[in-house]
Amino acid sequence: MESKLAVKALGALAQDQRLEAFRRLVQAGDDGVAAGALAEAMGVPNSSLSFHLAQLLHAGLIVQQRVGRSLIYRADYEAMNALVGYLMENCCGGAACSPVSSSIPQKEERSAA
Amino acid sequence: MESKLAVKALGALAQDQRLEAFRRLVQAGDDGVAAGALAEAMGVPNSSLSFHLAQLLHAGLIVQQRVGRSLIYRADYEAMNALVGYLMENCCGGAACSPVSSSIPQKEERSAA
DNA sequence: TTGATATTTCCATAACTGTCGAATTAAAGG
DNA sequence: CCTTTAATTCGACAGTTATGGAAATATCAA
Repeated sequence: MESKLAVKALGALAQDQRLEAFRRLVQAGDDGVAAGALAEAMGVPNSSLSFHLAQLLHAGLIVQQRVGRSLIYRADYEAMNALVGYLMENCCGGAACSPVSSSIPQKEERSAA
Repeated sequence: MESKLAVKALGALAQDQRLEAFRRLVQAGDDGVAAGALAEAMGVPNSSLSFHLAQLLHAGLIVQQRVGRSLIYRADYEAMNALVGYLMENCCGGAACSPVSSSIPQKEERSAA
């Protein structure tokens, strides 16, 4: 990932509602969520959410698929990987940050990716 | 890290000059870089860079230390770890992203963190 | 104290971003 | 073709962010 794209992706995530929307899409997994359902779940007007989803889409962090009348949105894990990878490579001192301490379960088996 | 802070950190990095400034600070390591030197290296007016550094500072991604007449800025690796950790926990499907594919050396031994 | 150096703060202005109702487009089904 | 449903685009406005010169602040050294 090159820095122009990283800036775009960071900017796309740098907003309350967009970060929340993205998180919900991540949690929803491969099923994705329809725009309207997401708007309702978040308590945001359709037009507002549509605006935000367009930015995430344009930044390549989510993908869109029409299913009948609905537009299903899904998180693009590859893109997120690329962003995290970029940050680790360029913004964490080259080799890697010290091992992430957080609550990520460091299991052997990884639950269905 | 909680989402309000994550949004602030993401926003701080979501701009060309700030991302570049932060990258340079990361590369400079513990020595840090003086504001003026950074401005000159980047070819940006002092007042403009000062504005951007203030945002990175406010987001907690860098720290400031006065040394004589100069203000030395340094990247705060802890904060960056926290941000990357947040993204991995919340925005990569819970367990973790699939192994980062990029050019990070996936060696057994990790080079001096 | 005076002068020089390093940086920030102030200010005005330009540019971009966020909000959300209303109008529009797209698809499905009588 | 007409209606209903799902979503986006448009448009206007408010709010925020970026830019950079000029003025102010802080430090050092004589």
